[in-house]
Amino acid sequence: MKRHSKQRELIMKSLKKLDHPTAAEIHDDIKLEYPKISLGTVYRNLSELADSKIILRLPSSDGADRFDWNTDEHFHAHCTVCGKVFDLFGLLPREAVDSLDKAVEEHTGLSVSSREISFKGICKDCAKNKNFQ
Amino acid sequence: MKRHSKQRELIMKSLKKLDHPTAAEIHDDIKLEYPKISLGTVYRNLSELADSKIILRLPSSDGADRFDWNTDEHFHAHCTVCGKVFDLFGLLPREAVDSLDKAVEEHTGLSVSSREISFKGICKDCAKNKNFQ
DNA sequence: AGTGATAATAGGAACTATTACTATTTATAG
DNA sequence: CTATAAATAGTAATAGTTCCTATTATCACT
Repeated sequence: MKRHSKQRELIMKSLKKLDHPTAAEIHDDIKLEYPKISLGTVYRNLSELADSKIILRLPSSDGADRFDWNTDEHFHAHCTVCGKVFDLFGLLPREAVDSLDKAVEEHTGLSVSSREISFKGICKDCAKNKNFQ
Repeated sequence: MKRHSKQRELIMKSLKKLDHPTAAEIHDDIKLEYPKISLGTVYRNLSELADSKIILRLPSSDGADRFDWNTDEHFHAHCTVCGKVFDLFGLLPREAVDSLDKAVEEHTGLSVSSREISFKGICKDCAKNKNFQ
């Protein structure tokens, strides 16, 4: 990531527009105005941006990973039916997270570099539309 | 899961023996004494057992999912280098988890059915052996 | 502006974890 | 013992992601 590229610029723009999109969703969106962008380019840029902590990767156990342009400390809730992601700011104060990290390091000897704190359930819309079972 | 099977019995035995194994690790282990077991059978049984809450699925963002025979409420720390999983009992008391769920439901309208609270870092052994970078 | 070094891309092949399919085997109720 | 249908083995198929390579684009230095 030493050089600028039109593609990376479009990826950042799309990421901010789309609300926790997947790589494929970003790719589809960009193709509308720049049809020759490659899916591999989207994946590579998202991974590099996440590695550089410029964006956040939201790992998903079932479907595809999603991405978040907002790197302020916050957690997420995932709808298991439609995949939508909800932001949770200020749920766990910073001091609480720090003390959890410390407890983990004492119990396991593992030096914590990141946490994965997310909630799963069925969102209001999916519950209303009975999009499940 | 209405009928007993030799294969499911071996899967449970291997799961308890192996310390948070993946489906492939269980398959490899069982093949030693029962070579004709199919990997599909291992996956199907693990999924059914997890759906029935008899065992726990530990989703992994990078590699393969791991499984835990102990369904008591506890969280996990994952070494990002070797994949080893450490148990964390009593880190977050039940009441804390319940109140987090409640806060999430109030903020998002999503009805929480499960949480994913795990920590990532480099374990003592990998740090010592410099198995990284 | 021109040029050389090399970073980044497009497009497709390859890979990994997992699920689906189907003919065969096996468990178990009666 | 036998009929029914659950479970399996083996393989094909799928989804998400990474890898590979020839080509294109960026940018530091003229």
